[in-house]
Amino acid sequence: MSDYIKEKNKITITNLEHFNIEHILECGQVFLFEKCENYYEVVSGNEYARIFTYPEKVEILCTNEDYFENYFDLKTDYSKIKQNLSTHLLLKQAIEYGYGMRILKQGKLETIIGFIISANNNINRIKNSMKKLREQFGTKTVSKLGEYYAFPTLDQLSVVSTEQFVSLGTGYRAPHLVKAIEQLKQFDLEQLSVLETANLKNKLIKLQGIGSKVADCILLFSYYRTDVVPVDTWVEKVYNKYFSQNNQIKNREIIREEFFNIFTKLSGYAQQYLFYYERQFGKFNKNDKIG
DNA sequence: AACCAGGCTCTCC
DNA sequence: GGAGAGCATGGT
Repeated sequence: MSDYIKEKNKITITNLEHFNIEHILECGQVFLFEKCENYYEVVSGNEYARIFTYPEKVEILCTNEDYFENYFDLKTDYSKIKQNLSTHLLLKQAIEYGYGMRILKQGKLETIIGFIISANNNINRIKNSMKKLREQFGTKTVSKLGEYYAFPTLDQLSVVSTEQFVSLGTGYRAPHLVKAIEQLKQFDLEQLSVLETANLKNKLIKLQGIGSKVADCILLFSYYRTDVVPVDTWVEKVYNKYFSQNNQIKNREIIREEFFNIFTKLSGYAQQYLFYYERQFGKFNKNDKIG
């Protein structure tokens, strides 16, 4: 377990080795956050947190300390995960770069909506759309930390029209969102977590706008299936650059299987370190193959 | 000005 | 059931 102290509306993390809020939030797994002058702001469901980083500690001031203990997955010990993955040279580098990254346990609904919007999109635009969605349709909430807009509930989302989704900048995904929200009324997202991963993925894929890759993101980032490997353009680049022997593989299902064969139960973590690393340094060293 | 972004749906074979 | 075009939008 990580070293942390939980108090009313506050979590203090004393070991910064496995908790770096910039790497956690900026690594591409979450869209409902914002960098402010001296802290990061996070919304999940109707909960809210501000994360302050000091030289010797991190303080999470929040509406609900139990919620964010789970959200940041503080009970999981990352030293063994990092140690295990670091036997691979490329992973060792990626982990050194993204130190303190953690896979989050995000709210199901916000993760589904966020990753439907993510299709063929970029992270800044996704974040903007999600922020507008929150501010226009979420409940304005007053807390001791200040005012914030919660992420809309399913009921609140179900009144959003296609045109309104377009105005949030979601483009051609707008009708998919409206349809998926309608379909979600027949889903019990919490109850689905009892399903085995393959069955759960089959359920998610039935929703409009969710294909294999988006389903994998939902599995990894909100259902905590940390063996799942979402393969997007960046992970595809990583595979063809460092793992493929000679031929370039375009079939993402094959790439997914190959990564799983290498990293097995830790594939989700490995994928996330590599994604973050490649987005940062991908422009360099096209011929820098490893293993 | 083409090309890209955490891809998906729909059509056609 | 597998490949390919088309898809909104803003940044580079």
